[in-house]
Amino acid sequence: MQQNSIYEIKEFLRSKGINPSLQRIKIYQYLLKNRTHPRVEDIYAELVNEIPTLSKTTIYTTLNLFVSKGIVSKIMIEDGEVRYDIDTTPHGHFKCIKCGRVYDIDIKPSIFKDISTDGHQPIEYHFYVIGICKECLEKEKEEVAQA
Amino acid sequence: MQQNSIYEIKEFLRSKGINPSLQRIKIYQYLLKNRTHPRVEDIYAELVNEIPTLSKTTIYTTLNLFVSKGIVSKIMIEDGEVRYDIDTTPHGHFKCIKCGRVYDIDIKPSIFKDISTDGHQPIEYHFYVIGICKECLEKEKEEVAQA
DNA sequence: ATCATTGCAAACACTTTGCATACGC
DNA sequence: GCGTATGCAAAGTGTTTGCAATGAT
Repeated sequence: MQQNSIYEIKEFLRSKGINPSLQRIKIYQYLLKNRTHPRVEDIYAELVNEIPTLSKTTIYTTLNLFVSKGIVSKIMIEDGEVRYDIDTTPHGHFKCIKCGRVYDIDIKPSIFKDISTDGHQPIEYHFYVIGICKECLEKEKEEVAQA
Repeated sequence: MQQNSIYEIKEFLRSKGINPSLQRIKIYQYLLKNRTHPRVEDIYAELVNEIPTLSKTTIYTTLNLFVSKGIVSKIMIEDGEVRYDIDTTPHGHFKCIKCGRVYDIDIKPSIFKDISTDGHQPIEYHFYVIGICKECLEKEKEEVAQA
């Protein structure tokens, strides 16, 4: 899916067995455009402007539907903060403790092979890092320079 | 801390600046003995037998204290299920989707070095795998054999 | 007597459920 | 017109907070 026209989203959802209602299309479109691992809160805040009757219930049920169909993944990093990611390919996340943003990080698939799961059968690998992001590091440097 | 006598736990907590109350000692001791990444629920169910007046509030506040002192770590794998781990050294976890148990898995420190965090400054690395554990795989085999 | 810890009850935040309404084919 | 999706309100869950009672020194 390179372009993200409403038409393409409709077709895509249909191909996954999902009835493309307005709300579902808009939520999917939001995830395509905002690859920032948004929370339900974020999606609601933005879309309620376009669809004033939108309820969080619909966002919850829609995201659960997308996850169950395998087109979106649910990510949990910390504090019971649930985020959604339209990129379902194996990759890691970096969460900044200063600004709270979550970035994608590349993980070479070979790394997963190097990890012994001790006789257990792996299905999904999850990896994330907590730290301070590039932008926040820059800001800190500037502040020090100014002082 | 090889042996886990009450005396040693007391000394240990004191050394970390934690006043060793009965509840705190028992909770710490529980974590030492049950290296199964228990939830608040599990700790409560067990300890309420020994301390009938014990409340979950105390478990929550105690665990938060332990985490803030760096002697226990909080792990979140899925579903907003919060677990506590007395092993604060870097390692990964394996969660079985059949039985729900969480196992420790070794992670070679070199793996962390191989991961590019894309210019962000890493502080903590977290790694977990979802799958089916050894025991559940065995059980499945037996069931097939019997059929 | 003082200060910290405990534990009940209430508050909270997030998510799901029940159900009546509205929508689309 | 029928089956599905929506969205309100209520219920449910896990955790924290306010505060009075208790405990330790």
